[in-house]
Formats: sequence, structure tokens, C-alpha cells
Amino acid sequence: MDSPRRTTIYDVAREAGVAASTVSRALNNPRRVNPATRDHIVAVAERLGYRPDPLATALQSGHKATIAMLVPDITNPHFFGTIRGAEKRASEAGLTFILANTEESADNERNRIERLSRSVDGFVLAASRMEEETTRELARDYNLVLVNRQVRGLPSAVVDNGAGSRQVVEHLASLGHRSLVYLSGPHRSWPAAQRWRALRAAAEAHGMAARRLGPFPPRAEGGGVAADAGLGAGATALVAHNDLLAIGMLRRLAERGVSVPGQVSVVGYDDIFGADLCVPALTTVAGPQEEAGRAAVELLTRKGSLSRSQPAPQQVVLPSHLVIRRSTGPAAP
Amino acid sequence: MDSPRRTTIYDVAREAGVAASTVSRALNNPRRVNPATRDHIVAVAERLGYRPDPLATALQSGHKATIAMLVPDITNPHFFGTIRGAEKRASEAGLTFILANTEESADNERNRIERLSRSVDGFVLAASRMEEETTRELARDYNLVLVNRQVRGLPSAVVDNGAGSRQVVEHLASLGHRSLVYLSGPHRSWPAAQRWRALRAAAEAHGMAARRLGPFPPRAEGGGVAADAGLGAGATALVAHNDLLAIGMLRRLAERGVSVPGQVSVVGYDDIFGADLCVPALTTVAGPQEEAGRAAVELLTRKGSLSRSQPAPQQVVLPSHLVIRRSTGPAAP
DNA sequence: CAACATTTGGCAATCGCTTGCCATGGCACG
DNA sequence: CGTGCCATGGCAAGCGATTGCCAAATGTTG
Repeated sequence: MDSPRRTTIYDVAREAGVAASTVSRALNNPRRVNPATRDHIVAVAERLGYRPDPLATALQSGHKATIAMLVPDITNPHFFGTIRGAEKRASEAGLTFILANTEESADNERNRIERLSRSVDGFVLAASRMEEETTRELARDYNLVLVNRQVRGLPSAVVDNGAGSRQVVEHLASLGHRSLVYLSGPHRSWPAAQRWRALRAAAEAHGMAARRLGPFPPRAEGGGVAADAGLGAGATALVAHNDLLAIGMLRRLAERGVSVPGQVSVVGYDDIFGADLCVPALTTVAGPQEEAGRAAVELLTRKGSLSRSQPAPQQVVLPSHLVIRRSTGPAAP
Repeated sequence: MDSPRRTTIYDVAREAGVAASTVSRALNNPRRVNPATRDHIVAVAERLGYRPDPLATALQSGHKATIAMLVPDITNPHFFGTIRGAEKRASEAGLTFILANTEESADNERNRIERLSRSVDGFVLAASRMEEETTRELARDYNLVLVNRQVRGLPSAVVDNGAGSRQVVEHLASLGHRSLVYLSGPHRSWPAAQRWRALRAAAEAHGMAARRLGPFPPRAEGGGVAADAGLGAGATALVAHNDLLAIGMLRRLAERGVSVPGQVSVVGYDDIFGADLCVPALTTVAGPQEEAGRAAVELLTRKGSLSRSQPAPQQVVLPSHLVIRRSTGPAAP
């Protein structure tokens, strides 16, 4: 900053009557220096209010004590939990936390990574939009951990929508629904694929018909078209790619005078803030997003320290579950 | 990161047949070097994929190209807009954006500032919880810009809830309300004070009675007590410190079978995501939060460059306005 | 008490870049 | 043709830490 001048390791050294190197050791590698001198140095450092300069440290040692998280859209409430979890864990680990918005663009993502690479120890990529191949390639040069996306060979923390999706189907089946429509998210969305896979499999197992429509923009604005499309498909149950889309659909359905859940049931994913506020309150698949954020940072830090001894990257999978609210009900006859 | 070795300014220098200093100048201070050499150097740098190391640059020049934003509670949707605005502007200005959660604690805030001070050019403090005096003190050593808080002598960007608050009163008065209760936010909250001041003044001007209750935790969980307290005070209009609190109150009122807006009207502040989803949709004071975030970063960057010539710190004030939805209606007789 | 091992602390190089100062060369001018 | 000025580029000194290597001091052992 612009303050007069911060106290450096040299100030401490002079004041303590030792060499700078000794100060450095006393602080970082305490057993390398005599307890008496160490205590003295620590005391002096304390008194002078010495704080190591992270930049200088990083420049020399390569250890930046900083990580960056890249998010496709900070605005999307879906990411809040993950961001929060990651920030928290980072802060606990004494890491500086950089947040960057990539605006849903793989190019942006890549650029940000390259731009930031010198400043951080690693990246948490939330719902990355990049191609698998590109990701893998970048992972050779940089420390990457994925959240809510899996790529073979790369560490990741994901919420498994499989369990939740199966519960969706069971729930719907038990209410007498014979068919469902999945209103899909972005074409290249990993969770979208995962969700559809699970839904279809479960539906088949329950003798239910399942169709996929879309892709739709995973925002409330996409709900209009999605609702109309879903209605057109003639299903009694509409499963939206995420809550935002579901909420948009709810609006559209209300506009069209279609009763939910009387005529049609609606399900979302993510259990975002607001999912229980809308009318009717949304039945949705919830997952421990915050936990996923934490886990990702955890993986990142762990990775750094054991890089040699641990060739197999970790893949953390966290379970999801269905939260039943008012937007689902018995199938219309 | 851990890649083999990045190309440095020396690599470029050697390859281009000039001194490192010339490369540096060619890139940062183009007019200081002959156009021909410059072009050549730039070309070589390009070819070698040279990227300056931000850490080394910062260490030497003191220019970190990084700012940090401190937020009391990342989880609170109220801040999303501000965060987004700030991040966006920072990114546009080529600044790295650090986000830190201070968990509603002034001590945390202070510590974070001190911890990060060496790594950043300045701080954006959103809804700071620190005492005026402490803040001013810190501002002597560090570059600070406040958001949604004003402290004399410090630059800030705030959403003026005055206009919105007056509109609230006018709106309620026109619906026949003769009294209102303000369910206050945290004791030391600057917006809380500001809101109450404006409400009271406007109420007086309209011959309306106004009382303040609280403080209440500015979260949905606080809504229960707040609603009960408000009801107990016997007012026909409840103005909550923010939407979260208002939503919590709505829930409690529904629980108690109190009709909104039939028996009592409810107003919030911030127009957060979800305010239009709840039942009844919330009448609330909206402000350009994203704009405030942008403005704050703007002030921060501007400040740096003109530090000498501009002694008077800027205070940006952005207007708010009332958004009328369903939670307000004619006063019960 | 000599010979050797172990601590302990200092010197100096280094990380990658910026920048003050100086040396050089070309040019215009008197 | 001599002088002075300006444009241009290089040298080298930092910025604030870490760390390999070495020297001195201390302790251990036969």
C-alpha cells in the first residue's frame, strides 16, 4: 500500500542483532535455530509488528498461499453455496481467495487461468465450460480441481445428482405419474448430462416414459419456452434442469392458468435460495454445495503437498436428495 | 505454478538481442524506446509467449494490480449485486479481485485488511462493521473505499435509502396507514440508521406515527421475533430492515394466520433475488447495488492515480426507489 | 586432550522485474 | 567543424524474502 514503509526482515534482523537469514529461519523453520535466539527474534518481530511480505515470499519460494476460483456466473444463486464453502475453507487454511467470473465462456476461463497462473497456487473450476481435452491439457501446467464436473484423471468434487434424480422418479411414480419430461440445461453442461442419464435410467426401471427437451438457458427467462415445450409434450411431470428454470416455468404456467401441481408437477434442481419462497414452493433436488466447495479447496491444498506420493487424483462425490415441497402432486388423470 | 519454467524478460531480451531493461521499457513505457526496436521486442515477446510475472512486478514497482473486497456475509443475497458489480469493474480494469468474508465481525475485517495489505492496492469495504474512528485510522495507512456506509473524509459509494424510504411512507400514507413500525437491523448498521432517519422524518411530515423496534438479526430467522414484536406494537404497517427479515416476517405472519396485506402491510429493503417469489410478493426499496460496486472500484482506481491532486475524497450517492408488489395494501380499519 | 560430529548463524545468490543514472551516437546549430 | 542536446539503450542496484553452502562454536567421544 502507500504507508510510509513497512518493517522488513532486515529491520528485525538489525534490531535483534542477527542476520536476516536467521530471522527467516526463526520464523519458518524454527528447529533450525537455537531456542533462545528464536524466542528473542520472535519477540523483536512481534514488537516491531513485522509481517512477511507475501509477494516477496512468493517470488522467492514459489509458494503463493493463494488460490483462485472461477465461476461461470457469480449472479447465479446456484453457486453461492459452493463459493461460500470454498472461501471458508481457503480462509481457514490461510489462503487468499481470488474470485473470477467467466461469464459462461470457455475462452474466458482459459484466459483467466493463464492470466492468474503466476499469482496463484491453483484453481477451483466451478461447473467448467471447457472441453475435456482442453481441461486436461491445462491440468498439465496448472493445479486444477473441478467442482460439479468430472473429467477423467482430474481431481474433482461433485454433487451426485444420481441419487436425487432417482428419488425424483420414485416420488413421481408413487404419485401416479407415467411420464416425465426433462427440460435440459446447456448443451455442454456436465450436470445436465448426468441428470438426464439418471432420470432416464430410473424412469425405465419404473416403467415410466421419459423425454428430454431443450437445451434451454438455465435461467428464469428460459422458463417461458421451457414450460410451453413441456406442456406441448403432454407429460404430467416437468423436471427442470435447475431451480431458476423451474421458477421461470412456474411463472409461465401460472400465466397460462395451468395449475401446479393440479394439472402438472414441477421439479427443480439445486434447492437455491428462493426455492421455498415461490408459489407453489418448489420440489427440488438438494445437494451439499457448500461441502463441495470445501472439498475442492481441500483437494487443491492436499494435492500440492503430496504431489509426488499421490498419483491418483481424488474424486469426491457427495450425495444429493429430494426435497419435497408443493409443486409436485398426484398425476392428473 | 509447477510448470517447467515460464519465459522471463531475460529470455526475451536474449532472443531479441537487447538488454532486459529495454524489454521492460518497450513493454511498459513504449515511448522511451525506438519504434523499430520496440516492434521487434514486442514481436519476440509475443512469439515466446512472454507474460510478465505479476508478483515480481508488484514487488519492485509496488503496483499490485489487485484489489480486495471485504463482505460481512457472502451468503447474504443482498451483497450479490455489489459483489458482481465490483468484480466486473475490476476485471474490466485488469485488476485481480480478492473476495473475503468477514463474518459480520469488525475484528475480522481489520485483520483481513492487515493481512492482505501487502498484496493489494486497496480495499472495497462493503457494509463495514468497523467503528468510524477505526476506519478512518486504517484509511491513513491503506486505500479504502466504503460501500453502503459513509464516514466523513472517506470515499464511498452508497445507495441512498432516503428517497426509497420517503416513497415507502408516501405509499403507506396514501393507503391510509396512520402508523408504521421499523424493525431495525444490527445496532451498528449504517443503513439501518439511515433508513430509520428517513422513515421517521417522512412519517412526521405525513403526520404518521413511527416507532422503531429491534435490533433484529437481518436474516430470515430474525423474522419470527420481529413479526411478533411488530404485531405487538399494534401498527398496520411493518417496515423491515431488509428483505431477508421481511421474508421471515411473512412466514411468521402466515403461521399466525395474519393476512398480508389484509391485516398488516409489510415492506422490505434491497429487492433481493426472491423478493418477487415469496407470497405475497414483497413491496421493497430497490437500489442500484451493482452500480454501487462498480463505483466503489472506480473510486479506488481513480484515487490511486490522482492521489496528489485530489484531496477531497469522492462520495458517490445513488438513488433508490420503491418497488410496489403485493405485500402492501390499504390499512385495516 | 585430540579428533570428529553436530549445531548454529552468516554470506551471498536468487526469484523476475523496474528504474535511476550513465554512455553513446546522431543531429542541429552557431 | 566544434559544441551541446536529445534520443536510445545498457548497467546495476534494488524490491523482501528464502536457502545452499560454509565457518565458527559447541558438544561428544576415544
